[in-house]
Amino acid sequence: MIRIKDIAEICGVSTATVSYVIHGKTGKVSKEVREKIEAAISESGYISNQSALSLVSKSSGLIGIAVMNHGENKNIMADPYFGVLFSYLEKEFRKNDKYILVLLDQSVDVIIRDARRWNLDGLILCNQLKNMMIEVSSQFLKPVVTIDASYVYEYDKLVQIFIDDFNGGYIMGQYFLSLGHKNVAMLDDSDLEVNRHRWRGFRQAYMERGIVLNEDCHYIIDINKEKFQDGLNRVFPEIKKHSAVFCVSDNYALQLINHLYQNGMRVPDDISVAGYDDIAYSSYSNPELTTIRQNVEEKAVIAVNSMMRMLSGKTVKHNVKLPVELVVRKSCREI
Amino acid sequence: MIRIKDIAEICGVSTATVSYVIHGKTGKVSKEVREKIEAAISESGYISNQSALSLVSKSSGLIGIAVMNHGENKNIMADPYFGVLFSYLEKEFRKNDKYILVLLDQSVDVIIRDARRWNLDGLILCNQLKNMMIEVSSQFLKPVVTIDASYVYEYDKLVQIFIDDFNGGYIMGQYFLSLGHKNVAMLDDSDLEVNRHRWRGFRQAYMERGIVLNEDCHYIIDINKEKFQDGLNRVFPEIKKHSAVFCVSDNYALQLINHLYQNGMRVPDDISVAGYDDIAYSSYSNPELTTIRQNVEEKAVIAVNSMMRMLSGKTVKHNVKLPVELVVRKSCREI
DNA sequence: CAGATGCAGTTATACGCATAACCTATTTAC
DNA sequence: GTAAATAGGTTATGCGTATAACTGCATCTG
Repeated sequence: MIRIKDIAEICGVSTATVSYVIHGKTGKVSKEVREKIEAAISESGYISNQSALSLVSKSSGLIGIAVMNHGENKNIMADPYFGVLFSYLEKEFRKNDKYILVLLDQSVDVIIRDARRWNLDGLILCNQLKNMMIEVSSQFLKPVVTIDASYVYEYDKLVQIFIDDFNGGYIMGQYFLSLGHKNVAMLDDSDLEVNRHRWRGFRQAYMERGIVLNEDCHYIIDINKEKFQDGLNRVFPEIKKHSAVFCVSDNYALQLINHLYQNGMRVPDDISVAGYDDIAYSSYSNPELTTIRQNVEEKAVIAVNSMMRMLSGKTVKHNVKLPVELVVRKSCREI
Repeated sequence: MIRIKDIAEICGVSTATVSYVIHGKTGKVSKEVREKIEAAISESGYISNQSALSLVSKSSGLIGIAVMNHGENKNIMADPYFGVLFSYLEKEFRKNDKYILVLLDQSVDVIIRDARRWNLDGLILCNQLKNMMIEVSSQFLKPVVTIDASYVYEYDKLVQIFIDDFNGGYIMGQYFLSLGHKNVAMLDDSDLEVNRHRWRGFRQAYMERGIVLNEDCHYIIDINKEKFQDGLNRVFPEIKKHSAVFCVSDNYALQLINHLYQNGMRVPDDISVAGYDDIAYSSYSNPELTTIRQNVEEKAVIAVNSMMRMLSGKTVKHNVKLPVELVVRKSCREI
């Protein structure tokens, strides 16, 4: 390991001078000395020790990304959405010279402990419930960005980024209506707020046409209590009676389609199915899946920029709602 | 932030005494003082500062996980395999009190710089080419574990974990033969060594039955040079002439199936297709995909254990070949 | 020409922690 | 009864870095 001290010795100056050069403190170092030091730095391949830097500067350069798993039997990281989100976050943070510390499926206490231990500069919360979000941000006291949460909670170091889920549900409802579907259902899972918005938007579209969708056609499989497949078996006899089913994720839509095929029903011939997320696979599933698309890269860019602005004390927009888009493919038909 | 100094003041002892208690140095502290300090620690929620610890102990507690993207147009993290691998690695490392630093798609130079900067204790290399593996381990000089690489390269701080890809190809070949397929093809992508093994094993199975598969039926889409979809369009007129196609990943198999459907061919009625990986989606795709399964959790457990053994100076097995299993579903038929 | 200012550095200190070296009082060994 | 060992601490030092405070000298100001 090469230290500032080594560079200083090579150049015959003090360590302070080297440090000033590294941090571009102008007016402290003469041109000749500066150039000599710069040459020594690049020649030796010196790179600063982040631990020392972090000790002295009170900033670790590390951002924690906490992802919560809801439901024991589900590994959320198997969902391509998170892998893609991760990769964009890493890419954008790297541009800002920040690194990512991964915190998967941990309690508030553990997240806070890890945050202190590593002196995290900020925290990104994905897929967290409302109370976790509030507890974490009120204990952490540094910038927090939540992704896919849209709770009413105002805090100056909190940015909530979410997609327009109400509208996602709403345009899917309108699309179903445009195909003539009146007897529709929604397949939902846990009680995440984002899911509720999709359901409300979906219902709203029908409401505007004078059709009231009550909770009878809102099938909820609580994946905290049962495996998705078991839940699907349970609700299947009822859900298959509808002419179109809006699923809260592509993943569930694809599983539902498979289940329908196994029971001799065809999609979209016998029943129409739509998803939500537009994961890569949906564009080449059979049938190709009609779904709601969001721009994951944009989401990550905004998350990172919001974080960086908060870190440098700038003002931020505390609630960012991102647009959503209907992607019509082949899993729904007109009746 | 609570420091050792604070605990020391609360208990009226020196910081050294507190440090000894924390590290369980027996025989240095009396029972009463120890208990007093332990109480103060748990009551105050003290947690050690990792930067300071890392400075003084020369061990950061951080393991780098580097994943390489091959092919500009492909985001490898969209493959559920990596998300799942990540989650298991994080889980196992956490048991050993190690944390993960994510390094996506970086060059050898950047990986080495980051490794020095963060004083990484070890490095996990996923999806890396042979020269990267060699360069990184020869420059890093600390423990390295490669996943999915099986190159002949001996180094005492290198563990290579890979699945028995030759056998994976071989049992798929035997399965195709058992269904009566003689006119078969393999759909492959880049020139990763793991893929070559699959092809060799596949060919070997046919060889043993006196059938020589030459490179004509080995379709390679070099995703470093073209998009997969473009490549698929290019090879499609030829590949569809075979009665069964073995694809190097589930992802490609599913895309091929979609392409076949779009061209009016049915799977497995008109052509049989098999994949490799057994990603979650393959169990509910239409048709459900016949594939080769590997145990990702086992792989992660072995990777982490190997790393931990190397870190504590114990001996390790430098090459670990994991078994592979044929999963018969519905995308292949007898002819 | 005295004092102020600017330049180009150095010295000293602090960040939080681990640990070697040291100290003192008591116990043990023979 | 004296030397040696042990128990139970404390003090001092260093890890790599940033930066405030200082120093010595040259130049400018009026």
